[in-house]
Amino acid sequence: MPSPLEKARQDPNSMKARILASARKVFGEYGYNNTTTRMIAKDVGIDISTLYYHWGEKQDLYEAVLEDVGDAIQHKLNEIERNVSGQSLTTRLEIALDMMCDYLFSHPEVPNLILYGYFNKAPNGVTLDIKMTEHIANIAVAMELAPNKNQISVQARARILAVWNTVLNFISAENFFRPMLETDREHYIQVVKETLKFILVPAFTADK
Amino acid sequence: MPSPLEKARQDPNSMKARILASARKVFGEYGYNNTTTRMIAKDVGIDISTLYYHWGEKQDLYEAVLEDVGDAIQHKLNEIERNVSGQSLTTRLEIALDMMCDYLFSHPEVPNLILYGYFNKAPNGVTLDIKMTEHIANIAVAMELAPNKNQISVQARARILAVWNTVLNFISAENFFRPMLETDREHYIQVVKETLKFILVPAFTADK
DNA sequence: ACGTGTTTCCAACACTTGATGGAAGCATTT
DNA sequence: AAATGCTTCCATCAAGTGTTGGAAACACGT
Repeated sequence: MPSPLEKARQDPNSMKARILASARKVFGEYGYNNTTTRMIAKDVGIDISTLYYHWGEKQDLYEAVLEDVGDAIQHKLNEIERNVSGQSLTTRLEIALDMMCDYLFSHPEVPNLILYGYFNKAPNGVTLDIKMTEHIANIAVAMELAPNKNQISVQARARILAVWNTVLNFISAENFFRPMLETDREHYIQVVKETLKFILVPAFTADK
Repeated sequence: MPSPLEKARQDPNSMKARILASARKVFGEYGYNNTTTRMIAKDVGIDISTLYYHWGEKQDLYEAVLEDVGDAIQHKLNEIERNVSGQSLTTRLEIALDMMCDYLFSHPEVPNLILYGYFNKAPNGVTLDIKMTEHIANIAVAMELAPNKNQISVQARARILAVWNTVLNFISAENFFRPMLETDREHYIQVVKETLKFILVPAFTADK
């Protein structure tokens, strides 16, 4: 029995899938509490009842979006892992950073949704919670910072969290940070990558 | 002619001041959109009309809170600057970090409000925007990373932003991060400081 | 052409929210 | 005691929200 989310992915033109795509976009821009079901319906170009017919409660739709985003990240992490295998630690880190930044900068709703998940007292973030722990572990193993998923030191986890969050913040708060750095978008991306590499490399190569 | 905010500070027991304090607390916990004027009034223990009588629109009250918090940060930065003057760069950084962490961990509404300011599409964050640029410049000068406020390289600003944000995130998202690190509060603070120092020191001592 | 099951929309409901008008309470001066 | 000005509260409004019932439109096998 396929979940609603799986069903929506089977046909990207289905109403279910179109609603999910709009929901991801709008939730990603305004957050859960500042998004109304009417806004999403309008973005799809349908009546609000049609939305409820397909997805039920607002919260259910939101959770589907979070799951969708979580899967997308996992997918990207896997892709990165394939690309960096065999390289030296420093090279791995740099490639990983580059790829992740490019992905997130072109899908800004992803970091937005994750950060909204942290801070808002919004509906239970259980789903996201589990995923995050999972992602952190995956990053650690992919970067060979730990022998396996169950043996990651608190310090290593904290450093991954720190870097991961710095990435998310730079992207989500671009509209806020960019004026402060007085750069255009292209240069901003450059500076962000540079800054991250600067922080990242010592953080993970120092005591190895 | 004193501003409403100044007026409220003159007597901390005045109704204006009590409302401001509650507003800071509640806005800091739930963010602008998730806070109702009724919640604040209830926290003070007064009727909602009394709140409107003293502060007018919700947005005005919010802006007063942001200004209040901005001033508090500036005050803390000044205190830190006095404490670190004369020390070596590394010592300055470590002391600054320690003091700022202690302050923010015991006033979690401060990082919350700042981060809400970044991410929410809420009312114009102009006030906060100006303050932030100012704070970054002050940090740079206090840490002697730049000769004066008007000559801070983009790279230096980006690094300060990165570290500053990492601090805010670790504190605001404590409820989210701490389970992932499986530590108690005391140990969490320790790990955060340690991680920050680890990131901070190379970030500001490497190319000086 | 007809029936059946699915999909879409219109209209409405109950509730919350920001905001206000006006009456009552309180303090101070005359 | 009366008058005045400030403060507080009750009752209410208008707009917006999540959600639903039911009627129309549609697709499609018979």
